[in-house]
Amino acid sequence: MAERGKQTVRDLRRGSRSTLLHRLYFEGPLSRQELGQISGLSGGSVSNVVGELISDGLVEECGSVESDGGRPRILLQVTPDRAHLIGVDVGETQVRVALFDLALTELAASDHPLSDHGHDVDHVVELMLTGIGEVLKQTGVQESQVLGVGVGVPGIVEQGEPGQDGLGIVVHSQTVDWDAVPLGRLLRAGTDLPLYVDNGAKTLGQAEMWFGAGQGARHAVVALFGSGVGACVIADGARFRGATSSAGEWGHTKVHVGGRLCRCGSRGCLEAYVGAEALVERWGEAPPGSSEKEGLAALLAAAERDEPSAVALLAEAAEYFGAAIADLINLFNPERIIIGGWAGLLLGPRLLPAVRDAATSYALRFPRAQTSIELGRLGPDAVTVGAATLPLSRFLDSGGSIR
Amino acid sequence: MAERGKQTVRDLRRGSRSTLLHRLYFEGPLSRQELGQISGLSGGSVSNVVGELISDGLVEECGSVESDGGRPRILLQVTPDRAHLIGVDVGETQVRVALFDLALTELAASDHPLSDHGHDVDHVVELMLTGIGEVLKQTGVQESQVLGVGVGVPGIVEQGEPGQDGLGIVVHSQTVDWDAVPLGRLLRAGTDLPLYVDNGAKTLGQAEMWFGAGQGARHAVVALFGSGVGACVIADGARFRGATSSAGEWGHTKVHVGGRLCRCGSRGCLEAYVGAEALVERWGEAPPGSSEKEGLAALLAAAERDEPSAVALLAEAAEYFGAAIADLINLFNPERIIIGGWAGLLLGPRLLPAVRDAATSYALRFPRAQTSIELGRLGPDAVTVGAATLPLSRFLDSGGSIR
DNA sequence: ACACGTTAAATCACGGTCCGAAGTAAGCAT
DNA sequence: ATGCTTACTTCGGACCGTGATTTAACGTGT
Repeated sequence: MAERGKQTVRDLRRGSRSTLLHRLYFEGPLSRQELGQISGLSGGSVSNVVGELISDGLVEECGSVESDGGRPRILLQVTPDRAHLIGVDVGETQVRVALFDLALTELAASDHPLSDHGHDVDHVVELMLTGIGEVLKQTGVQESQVLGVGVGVPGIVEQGEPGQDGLGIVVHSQTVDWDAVPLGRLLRAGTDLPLYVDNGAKTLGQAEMWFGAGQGARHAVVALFGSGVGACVIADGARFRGATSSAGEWGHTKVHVGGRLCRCGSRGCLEAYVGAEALVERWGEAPPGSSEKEGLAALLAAAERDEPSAVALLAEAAEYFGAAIADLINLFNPERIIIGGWAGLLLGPRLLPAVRDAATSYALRFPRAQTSIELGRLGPDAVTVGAATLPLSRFLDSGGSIR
Repeated sequence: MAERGKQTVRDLRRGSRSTLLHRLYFEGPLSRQELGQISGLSGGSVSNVVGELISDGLVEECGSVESDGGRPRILLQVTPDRAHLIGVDVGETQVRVALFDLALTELAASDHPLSDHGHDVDHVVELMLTGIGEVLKQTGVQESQVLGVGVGVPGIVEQGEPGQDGLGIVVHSQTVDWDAVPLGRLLRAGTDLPLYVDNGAKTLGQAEMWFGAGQGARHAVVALFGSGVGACVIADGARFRGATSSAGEWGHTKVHVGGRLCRCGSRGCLEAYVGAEALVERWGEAPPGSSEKEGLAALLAAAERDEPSAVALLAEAAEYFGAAIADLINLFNPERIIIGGWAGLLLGPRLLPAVRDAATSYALRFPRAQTSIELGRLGPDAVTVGAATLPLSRFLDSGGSIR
């Protein structure tokens, strides 16, 4: 029942441009020759399309590779500074805005710390807008040269109707107390740039897929383990969104019906067993006044010193985490599971073997055998990169349309 | 990163044929006019493509609708007897083979009971092949008029490499003790018909989506509640398969880490709390020697008589079932959850309100609000129809290629 | 220096697609 | 019979990708 819409003959060209752009972007400089091989397009079409891309300024020649007795191949690449991207990370403690070129090299950034419980919506929006202004000013990039602004926020993002320029974007977040915040409308009042908003965990997952441990996988789940727990599901190379793009809310999956009380108000959520906040609280021996990160680091240190309470707590967390990962394996059948997030990267080296074992014992044999469980390779800073990935993805998919 | 492959201009035509065929198939008789409206194709193209389909015998005119003062519209439909389909259900107690026309009207069927623990592979394959022979003989349909054989089996189905005619299909099933059974190869030895194999629960889900409670939904999960528990996930109109098509194995999701022992050997699986087998066993008051269905019916009757142990057991099952459905809602964000399977249909009317309440209290507010939870409308016999749906789906997607 | 073989890229005729406008068919009303 | 309305068909035009052919840009051997 997969209904493609109407397709005219021009869509073919859009498709060809898109494939070639994708290949050039991800598989580095390539010659027209190689491009033809891997894309399946005939040499003639490659020449033709590449010519178009070059005259649009989207692709440029960059050196050549010598051959033994033939015309050398001319290498092509996506012009890095043909356009720019802005990524915004609305985190727990700060708003971070960064400007990238097409190759996702960071050209400028602007950080604005957020005071405790300072997630007043208007304030956050203001910080985002001034941040955008700052990075543009710092680099001298024109607004017209920016493909769009990608934003990673905590909570669930409702995308609204497509085609109305992001105006319908609404954010729901129980943790920072945003209830049906019309972020699209609020941002639109301050900028004309195209807007793309998604959950921060999902943008981090996207980054991990494109540039981290997920490279090459078509089906994967990025499990994000921080203060809370989330997941980003990639199915067949694209993020799995569900009906209203809130798919992948893993943290409040039940691992123990009727069990521990979670901050979401329900009982037995995964997050209540393995989230950093829950772990530090349950341990109860973190230095008073320390931050969550410091607390978790202290817990880890205690476990390394073989203090029984810490060891037991982490062992239990690994058990639950592994069991919940087994659920992901059974339900999504991915080829790879990637554990990311700051807490995941901190505890990962110690917990990974136990997590793998637990997953093996709880998951069905066959899908488990198809899945590898690995640590992420990107730190939490990658949220901005991941956010910038949203407009970039649109750019590549559309075959390189500048706005 | 959605890479479409090479596309030539002829693929456009294939696409157009496919859309028109889909529309005609699912939205009943339509005129060329309406076809143009809903498909977005121009009138000219519709005429052109329909003409082609008619001369291929795939579509036929069927009456006309009068108008007030204009040329009447000629209605079109997919020719029902242009081709045929075979569906096979390898169930717990029998092998059922049925032959359908394109409209999925059952023209003949053949049932072969399976003795207890009679899932010897060679025997089952033999029954399938003789069944196929029987329905063909009964109806006088030629092999060349059969688009393919769809088979629903218990367990996980590995599809193998595409394009090698189903030869790579391998089935893994812990319940009937099939370990890496090369079903594709075994069947291929006895027939030349194109083969399509999938898990029986998934084919039932497919049937429910096309002709049952799932009609019109693009994102749904069909939860199948029988002796065990399974699920079929539909994302954007197509079955979600995962890397090796084993996605949706919901029954062994953990609802209570370290809890009850499940027949799969692990602990705390959903199936151990709500599967019919587990329920009857835990109740312990079923008439001795009764079948699982009789036992469950007795349990239900006892609860209707307000016997405390039965009432409590069913209430607990509803709680766990609802919690597990909440997980599905959080993870897949469907617009609809459909509860099917024989046990689901039996207990559904009594349990549904409690299940809905439990799902509401365990799921996140936002995605829960987007989801309705309903009972399936198709009995377990629909497995054969669902199986026949597999070659049919291929037929429609390919734009009507007869083999 | 110069012709030759080799490989990469550009060019072009061809078959094919969809679209949109103009033309034709088939009813109803007067 | 004449006009009017609506459904369908036909046909020119703008494109597209393919695959063969031509042109460009190298090494090499003489």
